[in-house]
Amino acid sequence: MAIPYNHREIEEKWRKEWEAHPVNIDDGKKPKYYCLDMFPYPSGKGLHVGHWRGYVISDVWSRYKMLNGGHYIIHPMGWDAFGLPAENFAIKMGVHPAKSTAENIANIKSQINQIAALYDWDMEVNTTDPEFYRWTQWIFVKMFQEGLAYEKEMPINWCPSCKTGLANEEVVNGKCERCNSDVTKKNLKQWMLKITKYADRLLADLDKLDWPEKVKKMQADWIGKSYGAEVDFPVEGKEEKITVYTTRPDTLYGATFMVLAPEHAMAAALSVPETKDAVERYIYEASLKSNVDRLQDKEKTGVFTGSYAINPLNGARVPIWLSDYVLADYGTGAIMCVPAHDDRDFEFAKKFQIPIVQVIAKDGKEIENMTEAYTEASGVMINSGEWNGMESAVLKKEAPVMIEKRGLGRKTVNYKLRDWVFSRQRYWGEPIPIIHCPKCGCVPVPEEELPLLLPEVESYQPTGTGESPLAAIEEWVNTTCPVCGEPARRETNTMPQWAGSSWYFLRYVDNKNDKELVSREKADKYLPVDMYIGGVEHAVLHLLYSRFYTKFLHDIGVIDFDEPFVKLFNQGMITGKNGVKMAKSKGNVVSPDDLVRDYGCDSLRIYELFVGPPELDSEWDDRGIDGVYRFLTRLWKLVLDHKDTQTKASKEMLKVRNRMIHDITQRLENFSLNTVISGFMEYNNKMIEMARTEGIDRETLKTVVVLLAPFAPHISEELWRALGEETSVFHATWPEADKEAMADTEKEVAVQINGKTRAVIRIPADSTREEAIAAGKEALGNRLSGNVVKEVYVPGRIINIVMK
RNA sequence: GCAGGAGUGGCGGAAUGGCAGACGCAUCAGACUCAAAAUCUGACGUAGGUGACUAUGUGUGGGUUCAAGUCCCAUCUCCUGCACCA
Repeated sequence: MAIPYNHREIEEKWRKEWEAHPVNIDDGKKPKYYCLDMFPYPSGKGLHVGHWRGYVISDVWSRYKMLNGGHYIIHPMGWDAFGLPAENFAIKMGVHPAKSTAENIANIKSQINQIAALYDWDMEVNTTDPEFYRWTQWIFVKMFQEGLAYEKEMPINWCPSCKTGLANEEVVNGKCERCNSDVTKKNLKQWMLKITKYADRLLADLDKLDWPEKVKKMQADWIGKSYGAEVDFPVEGKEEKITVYTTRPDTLYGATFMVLAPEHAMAAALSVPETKDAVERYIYEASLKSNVDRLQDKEKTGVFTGSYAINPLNGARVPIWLSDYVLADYGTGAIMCVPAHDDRDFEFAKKFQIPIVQVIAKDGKEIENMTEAYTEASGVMINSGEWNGMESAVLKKEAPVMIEKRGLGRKTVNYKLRDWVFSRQRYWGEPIPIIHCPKCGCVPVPEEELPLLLPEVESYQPTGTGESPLAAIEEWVNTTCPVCGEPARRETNTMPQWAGSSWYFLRYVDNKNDKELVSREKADKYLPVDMYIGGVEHAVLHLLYSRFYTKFLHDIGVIDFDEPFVKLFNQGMITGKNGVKMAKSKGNVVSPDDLVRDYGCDSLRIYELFVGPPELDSEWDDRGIDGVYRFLTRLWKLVLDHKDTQTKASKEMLKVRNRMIHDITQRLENFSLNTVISGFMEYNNKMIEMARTEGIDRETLKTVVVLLAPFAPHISEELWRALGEETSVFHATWPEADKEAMADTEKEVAVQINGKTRAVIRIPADSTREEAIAAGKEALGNRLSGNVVKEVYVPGRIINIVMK
């Protein structure tokens, strides 16, 4: 009788052994494989079972790559430690964020170590470490020098609760991504990053990424490329022209009015004495509205300016209106309105009784009593002068060129992507390394003076005025200009949390380099990331920013690749009962600590995968872990009871062994990790059954132990040694399935009449169609009455006799 | 509104167009035990039958096919993303 499975003892034993003799070693000859987790924010709350799942998935994949292919695995971990929670904690408790962050890191690190992943802590990085953010600042300086970082005063998204400006990507449905407060607009002088310069490459290069289609599509939609034309409309009685952007230049003849955003530079100037008050009031009221108000307005509002523009194509006089359904920062902030062929224009025209002119025939004719806009670009042009009779779909493409030729406008491409608002009016972030000199303008802090350290402050409280708490430290703010030496002032805003996470993955492989961000030699050897694993919530934030940073660093020669993450996997969330997100406030947080103590790390690792498909959300239910524990116990007993067996593998056993190799490997390659586990259970049951009847051989036992090693490293290592091996199971080679040994000599075939199974027979695997059908008919016996219309034989699976 | 994904036992979930419900949880019965736990064996969609079995069954309604959870059309529900981008 074998000794019982004592998970605590063996897990502790092997953990010590692996620490003393690491199994993942770079000998300079092995191929590298870089498997990365999205690094965590070191929150005070610690890890729950949902965090675990992502880390287990990446570790299983890493260990699999180590065994299958003999890779040296780069599997680092670090801390995304700037950000609001630590700062808010500082405000409340008066503890410096660096201190609380350090404590949280220590705590989470010990929790992460319970996973027994391959993390190489020598590579650890921390975004708040001056030796790290020195390079975050260095990248900013380079961007400034390349003209990609610029200062601009404009109305930006402002979170009144966080008291800071936000990037577009951080505003979700008009609310702050972090605290869910309604976002307002505030006019502020901001540092901006010209991510739009990369819009085209960010879009086009999505094609070369092995990423979930969903994420690629989200990024493509976010970049939002559209093709169209700008058309210049002269304004009656004025010198200036108003330029509109349209994707439907084919409908130019149908433009019966024009609408400008209330923030348009010419908006106020277009009023006439009779409309002056109303126009000014509308502009003022629009400025007070939050994004949410704007989005929630069900009915369109607007005001007529009193001025008219001239349709450059047909000379028609079109009234100019102001309305907040036109966005100031997309296109030109002004649109031509074709109510017959655009839903929004139609609604507006109906409300304000503006004429509607149809220019595309629907089903060959003009619509009487139009009740909704006809928005398809298909049909023949009507009421369109020289364009009459053309196909609108064709004209849509040709019109921009025609307009450009006639000097009325130009062909253009537009993007929804906006430049990245990069200033934050908060304390706990990287200081932006810029000095404002009255004479020389904006001057970057010289490279040799980086890092520009974040100074101590007395109050972390955000000021709410649009300045960060740093502005209050006179002795820090006042400095001298590095160019002319005259008195100058430091930039007091800090960077957003995304700054460090946009490039941290490069630093891991050379984290102690004090000369460069990363040496070219190490970058060439270890980068880019082969597999990136994390939640889908960063689809357009972190993942877009990282691609932008990588392309920039590529362009200035730091690295020679321009996409950071070759392959991406998004794991689903683990939720509490009924799909409710795990949160302290909901009281449904499941901590891994107790489960590890009671069932062991190996059991929890396996159960994390067994709860459901890794890419989908799964509800956590503690009870299921018993099944996993039983499985490991049964396997434990099987191996130890037969470790000294002299049995030779039967043909049947060879079949089982090779099929197990094949199934487990294939499911693993498909990332179907939940069915890998059910596969292990299935084969385990089969092996136990066979061990009882005919005995089991050592080679089969060794095979299952190697296959299980990436999932349950401790028990696998223990059983591996029990089977007489001297070196670690992680130095073994992943077995390969022998296709011939897998083959059946006999097949079980269902015999059906009209698609309903009436018998099951066993026939030789090499039976011909005729032999099989004959055997099937025999099995059916006297059920087989009536006219046989058709006989279907699917080799090795089905015989179907169709009768009338 | 637009786009994408999903709907299968009491539950989590399996099924290259080929015997639906693998694997696990829970439940029930049996063995072992003085007893319980653990372990082992078995049953476990629904309806009917003592029974081998029969019928029925993958959100709903149609269709294609010898054969549909899987493909096509329509429809309902839920989830995710985007949302006045002209």
